[in-house]
Amino acid sequence: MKRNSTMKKNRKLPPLTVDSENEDLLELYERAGFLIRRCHQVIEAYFTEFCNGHNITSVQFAAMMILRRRPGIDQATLSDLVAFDRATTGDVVARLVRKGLVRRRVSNDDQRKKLLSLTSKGKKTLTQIHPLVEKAQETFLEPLSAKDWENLKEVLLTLAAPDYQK
Amino acid sequence: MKRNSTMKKNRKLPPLTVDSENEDLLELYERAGFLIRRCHQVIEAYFTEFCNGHNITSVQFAAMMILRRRPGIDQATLSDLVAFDRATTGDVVARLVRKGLVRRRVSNDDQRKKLLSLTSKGKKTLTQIHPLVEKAQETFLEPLSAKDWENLKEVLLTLAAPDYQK
DNA sequence: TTCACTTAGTAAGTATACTTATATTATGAT
DNA sequence: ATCATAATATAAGTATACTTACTAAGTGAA
Repeated sequence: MKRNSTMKKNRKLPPLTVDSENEDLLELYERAGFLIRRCHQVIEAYFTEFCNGHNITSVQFAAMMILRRRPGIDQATLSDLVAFDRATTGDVVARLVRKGLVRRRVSNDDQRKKLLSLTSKGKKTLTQIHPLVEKAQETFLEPLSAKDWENLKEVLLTLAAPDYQK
Repeated sequence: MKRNSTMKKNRKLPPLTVDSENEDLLELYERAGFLIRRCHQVIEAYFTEFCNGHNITSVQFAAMMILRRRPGIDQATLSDLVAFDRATTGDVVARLVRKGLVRRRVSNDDQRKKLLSLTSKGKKTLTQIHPLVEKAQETFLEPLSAKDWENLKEVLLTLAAPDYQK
């Protein structure tokens, strides 16, 4: 089998082939959990590809997006707003602090709390990355029409936060 | 603030509240990556809750679903069919082997390959778990109509495997 | 047949993403 | 003021989910 050089190098995204020879596997491929995991894997690969060189993950991006709007919140509040458990949030924040993107200090009012905010480097990085993340999303959504994406967004938001009604 | 006992115990799923006080965070909450990650988190929580006591993860379930239909495949083929990278597949299979659910042996034809199949215990476990996984999915999809889910399935399959056309 | 190339699997490293347990700090009823 | 209770954050443990680097084993053209 002939193969060109682009076929072997740097396979970031494990492929998924669904065709007539695989139809008996639709019992897995059409499960909600499988589809969502796979979509997560695909969009993560685009995020990594487009933000390559910035050394930021999508999870770190999400935390920074919250901190930009809510400077000075503590870790527990960040956990709630970004929907990670507290242990994960602690780890993610520690990495952002280590990279100099987030500042963390103990609250005067409550010694248990650690208050968070973006550093100027963090703000700058977020500004730089934003359009790249936008491109990654556009690439991911490319197979869909604008209306398809509007519908999908609505449905996923319902599943993600069932209590929310616009 | 008054709170009853059910509010603190065993918070498996970090909550996500989207309301009028959070509208400035929709710039994150309406991103494809965030929505998909959150949905993944929600359906994982249901999977864990419904399969509680069986000591099987959704990833292990997926691998076993493939092995039921393709007994005797090697790990690389399993990787391709379930869309995990090979290192992850190796780890997942090792855990299934350790639990006695999967058998792994070196191929006679090709000494590099390790051929996989479900043990009888694996088959039995899969049969027991299947209806629980079904219930977890139904619970997750409960906010949607049957037609909504049909549409969603179609759209997610397009995003997950863009080359596939029914 | 030999040797470049490829493939299968593992190892080590990083980053989520959860669990339970623990230390520290704050609160609130008595 | 005291003491049970609760909240914040971390620690340790497990399971994905990827990366690069490596060993072992097969392939194929000169």
